[in-house]
Amino acid sequence: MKPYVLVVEDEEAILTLLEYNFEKEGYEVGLASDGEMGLLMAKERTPDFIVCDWMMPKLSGVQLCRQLRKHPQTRATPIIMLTARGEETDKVTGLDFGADDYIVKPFSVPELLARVRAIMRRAAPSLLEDVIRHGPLEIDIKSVRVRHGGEDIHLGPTEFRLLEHFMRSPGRVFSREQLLDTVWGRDIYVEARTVDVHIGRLRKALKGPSGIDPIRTVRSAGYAFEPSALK
Amino acid sequence: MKPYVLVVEDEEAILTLLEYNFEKEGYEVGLASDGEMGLLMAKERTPDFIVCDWMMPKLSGVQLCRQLRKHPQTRATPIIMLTARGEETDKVTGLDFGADDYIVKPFSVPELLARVRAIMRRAAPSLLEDVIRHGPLEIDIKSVRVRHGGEDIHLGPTEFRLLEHFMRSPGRVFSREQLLDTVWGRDIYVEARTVDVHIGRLRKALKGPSGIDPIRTVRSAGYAFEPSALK
DNA sequence: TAATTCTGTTACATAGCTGTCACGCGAGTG
DNA sequence: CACTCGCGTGACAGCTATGTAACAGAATTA
Repeated sequence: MKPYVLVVEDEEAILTLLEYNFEKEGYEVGLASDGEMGLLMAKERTPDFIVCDWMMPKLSGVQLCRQLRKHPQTRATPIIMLTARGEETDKVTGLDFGADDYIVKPFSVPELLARVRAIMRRAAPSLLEDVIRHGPLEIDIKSVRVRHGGEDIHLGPTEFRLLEHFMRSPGRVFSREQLLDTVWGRDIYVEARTVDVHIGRLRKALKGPSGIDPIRTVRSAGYAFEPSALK
Repeated sequence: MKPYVLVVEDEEAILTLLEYNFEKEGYEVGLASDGEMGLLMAKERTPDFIVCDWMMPKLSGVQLCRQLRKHPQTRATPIIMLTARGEETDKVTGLDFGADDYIVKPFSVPELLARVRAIMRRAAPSLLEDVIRHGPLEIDIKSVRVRHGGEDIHLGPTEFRLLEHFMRSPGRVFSREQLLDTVWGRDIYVEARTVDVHIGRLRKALKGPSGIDPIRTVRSAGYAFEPSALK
């Protein structure tokens, strides 16, 4: 799963800037243009990280922080506050309203990214990982490798992406159409049954070392990855 | 059953955008390109939710709202209105024509989805749940699985949908015809007694681990799911 | 360019589901 | 108590969805 960062900011220019840069860094980005919206979105889907402006309409950064800290879901979510120069009161610099860090506008994007990474590393190191593991099965996205125990498993590109997608959402059932959309691409047209063939190939490759099949067929619905089958 | 959302909008680009995103979120989507068609489709199959444009040919958003509110079937259906910037008159912002919320174009898709979910949670919370539980019995929609205690119960597709439908409305009695409509589908024609057979199969599957039968037969009326029988 | 690997399709065999029916039973009814 | 009607169930024939092997191109790699 990509880390999900929520940006709450009323200046559209900054919103766009941050959206672009975070996406480029591999984050999934949610945007909110005021504090109220930000709170709603944060409750909706708990972000791994929040960047929010100090002064905002409807609900200020401080108020937003307070609200977020009230809810158990978002109590521990890291927050970086953006403040304009001159707003650096003791309140801000002391971070005594619940934020984890602050940065003064205008800020340099690399600096912001660096701070985000620093805090993320502390708060949720697993999200920065390129390796997903379920039991003895592990897939390394960056170096394009799959292993079972110590043994390397060779997969074709498509099977690799398929497995990656499954391992990111263990247990969940995906229809052939969904798999085609996400693994093959939205505008590729291939026969739905082709998915079956690749599932078969993936199974065969995984069965080699483990002897076990972690992929569950759900008749008339699709396929799912079952980590429990691996143990 | 997936929630059914009806999108009424004359701009094709937005229609496509929303269709894609709602489907990805697991909604079933109906599309209408003008108000008249929207009204027709809403009467045809009552949506769980309506997103409609403010300015549309034939029947504007407001008129559509009014019409929908006249019919008992759609009186309570939540509606979100899409408006262009600058159209935010008091009428819109006050929502005094029967809509539940509005959002200004151009809007962010996650924001729209967040609002939809927020309203759905209020109006039909059970439709958003992925996991429904009654006592030791638990059905997971996204993972397509049923468990009793920790034990997996295998069901065929039809029995699964049947159980899902029952568990969403515990205690309520459904006639065979109602079950055929919702579980099998409107335009499928099957013998009514077929329902009995599937009820039987479902019972058999559930009885395996629990030894108990949560389905109550209501003579000459239909069947109902009784959570109390499980404890 | 040749060799190798990977992909998408198709065809075919099957396992798993479905919808019906028929038969028998038990609950209301008169 | 006999009768009728509705329901539970086992059997089954017909389908449908899935697993797989085979194959011809396409894409990569050497």
